[in-house]
Amino acid sequence: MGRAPCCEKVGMKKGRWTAEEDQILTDYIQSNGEGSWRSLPKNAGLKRCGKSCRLRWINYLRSDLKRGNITPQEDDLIVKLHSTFGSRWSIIASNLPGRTDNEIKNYWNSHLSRKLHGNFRKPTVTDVVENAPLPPKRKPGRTSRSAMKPKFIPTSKNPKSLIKANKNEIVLPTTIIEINGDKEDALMDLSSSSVVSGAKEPGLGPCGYGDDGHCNPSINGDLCINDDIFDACFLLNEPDAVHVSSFESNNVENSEPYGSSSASAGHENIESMADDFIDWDLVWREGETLWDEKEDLDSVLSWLFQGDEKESESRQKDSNDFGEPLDFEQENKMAAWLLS
DNA sequence: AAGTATCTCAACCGCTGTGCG
DNA sequence: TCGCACAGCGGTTGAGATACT
Repeated sequence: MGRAPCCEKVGMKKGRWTAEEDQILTDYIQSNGEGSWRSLPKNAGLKRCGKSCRLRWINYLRSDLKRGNITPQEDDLIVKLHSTFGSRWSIIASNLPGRTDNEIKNYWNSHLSRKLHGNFRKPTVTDVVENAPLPPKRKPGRTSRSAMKPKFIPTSKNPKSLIKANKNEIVLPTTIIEINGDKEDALMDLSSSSVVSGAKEPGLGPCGYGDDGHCNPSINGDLCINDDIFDACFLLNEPDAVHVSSFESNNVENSEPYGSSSASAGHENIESMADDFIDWDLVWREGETLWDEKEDLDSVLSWLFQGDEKESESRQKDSNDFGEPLDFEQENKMAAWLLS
């Protein structure tokens, strides 16, 4: 039996929305709130699919939307974000207040992609991206962070064995990446970064699993790596330089990368991993209450693009798991490496 | 002025993960 | 454990607007 359509197609209106329909939808949502999109058209008296109502509201009718042209600052930010996150329009949009993913996607397709393909521009990160092997494409569908509440986590003894996570626990698998064969530098660069480790909260940052399978920074110095930053690693023009050593920190040399179908002792080439496709959204699992996606992403962005001096100062006082001061010169090198 | 090409962007489509019975 | 409904995502379409010949 095939799946039922999202709404009854017969009798449903399609195409442009009229001002009257907009008013009906706006009035209904202001009275009843968002949600229950499937039943909304019937309750509101609209001959529209629930999906269509949702899209119309989110992309056009919401009061917090910013109208007008994309500013040069926004333009610049979109380019930078796209170079890091690719076509993850919802992530990009979340950092442009008042802009929707659809709007940004359209803007990119109609303005920026063409602009960046012209002959007059300076080389950008996009050049690097285009010359590099394609990163594994994000699978379509609903995979937003907020929707990806952690449900199960691997145990330390067996990563394939899953136990249920508590709501307020930080749950991060461990991945080590090796850059140009220099694991130590890579670890230092990445683990010292709040971008990668999300070290704004106690318990985040260089970490490992305790016997209970939960993140425990005291166990070892391995790092937690943001999947999006890892995605960015795929965008390098020297993909062979990046290797994944391990998923499970307790047995670095002999365990296999998370999501890889083939067991691999030691290093796994990034390109073969791309063939297997690893959904890094799933690799990155966060606790519900301690982790603030927006806040963390803001941290990522300030670090990558603006250089948040205040945060940098506060982190200057930080130290790694071994009590050594963090090396921010190397962190800056990492930023330059990602953006160059 | 008319015909054609190109561009823009609102809306649609198909797919997938989550939640729940 | 399974199957369904729902929500949300990225990709694509196509009507209307604008530019060009």
